[in-house]
Amino acid sequence: MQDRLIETAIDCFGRRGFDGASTRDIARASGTAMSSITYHFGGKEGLYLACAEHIAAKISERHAAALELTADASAIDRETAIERCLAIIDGFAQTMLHPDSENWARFIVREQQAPTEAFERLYLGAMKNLMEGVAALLHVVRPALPERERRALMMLIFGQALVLRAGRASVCKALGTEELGEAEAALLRAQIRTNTIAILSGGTT
Amino acid sequence: MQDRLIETAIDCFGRRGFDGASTRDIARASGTAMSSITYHFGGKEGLYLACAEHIAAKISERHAAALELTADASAIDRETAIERCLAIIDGFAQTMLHPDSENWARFIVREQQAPTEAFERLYLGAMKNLMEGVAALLHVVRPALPERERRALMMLIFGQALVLRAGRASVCKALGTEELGEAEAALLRAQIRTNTIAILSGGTT
DNA sequence: GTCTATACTACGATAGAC
DNA sequence: GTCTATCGTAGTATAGAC
Repeated sequence: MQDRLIETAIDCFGRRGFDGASTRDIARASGTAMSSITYHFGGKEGLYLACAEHIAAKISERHAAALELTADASAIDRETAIERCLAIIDGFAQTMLHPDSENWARFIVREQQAPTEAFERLYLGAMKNLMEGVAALLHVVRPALPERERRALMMLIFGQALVLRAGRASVCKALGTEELGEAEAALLRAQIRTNTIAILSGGTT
Repeated sequence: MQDRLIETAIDCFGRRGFDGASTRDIARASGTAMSSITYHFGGKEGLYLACAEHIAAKISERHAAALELTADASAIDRETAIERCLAIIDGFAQTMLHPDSENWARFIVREQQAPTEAFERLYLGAMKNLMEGVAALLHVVRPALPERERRALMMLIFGQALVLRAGRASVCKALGTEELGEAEAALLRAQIRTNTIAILSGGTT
């Protein structure tokens, strides 16, 4: 029942936010009583944190393959490093485009707006490793760029994929579509790849 | 008192979201009675929509100069069009970085996650003109690129600036800082400019 | 136009039966 | 481990005084 509650809660919290979602709704949708939440998680906040950890685990799982691409960064050449960066960014973009990711992606975007303890768990459990891995890859791609500039560069590249979720409504307006389907997804992913190549292939200095 | 309520409400809604903010709090912080909200706006939702329109007006004002840059797009050369795009993106990035923009930026990001009537008003009142203007500029920069690809390209460029607000917590983690101060802002804006030049200077075909 | 008082609903937490 | 019942609090809305 704990798992069932967490699954339902991620959906509710993702849709309506922490305050918008009610424990009664979550319990009802899970087919149990509200007091189960108190019993299993100690309360609404405990359930929320459990959701954050569950999401972190899911992301880690999904990005396990990507994470392997960041191993031995110092032992590969520039071409390979660029190719791996492109693969990781594309994976991230796919996640941002995937309907299944909608609820927990919204969960994370909300947390970024007003970080709580939950963000810390998301960061440590899922994001930190990936970000540090990409930073190491970029060190190979742009060895002469100062560390801070390189990290800024990294976040801006991620921003291209993030906008697909965080700015979804605007992206749809721009493309003149109601939602991002297969065709739009392919187009956006290809464009991200093109842009990222342009950004990374630039100054080798 | 209407203005006072709207100012306070934008702050509250930005911080805690629609459900998280309470009309009692908003009224108290505005130094008036809760029933004033009903009187002036018909209820919580009416106040929320009034906030959206107020924000749209503020943005329009702030981006008025940028909008002028998009005029006569068909009559300028490629170099000029690129320069204007860079100026507009930089202005947008500054907005995303500016502390004053924090609350209404959060307001908008929230709306994008789960668009309501308020997003429609924000889009029509503030975003549409700017986006269409930039699209026209990009038509000069990349005349051979298909329309849909060009619009995708535009949103991805905006994504670089959006991440500064929507992914703020992660950007801070990546840069190893608690908040984005003057130094970080300058660094990020410069990097966005560099990246955008790389993206736009690419295929002239 | 603004405030007070109040009605009604829904929330989260908790105690106790099973 | 799960449910029912209930408490106190806080939410929006509304009627009516000033």
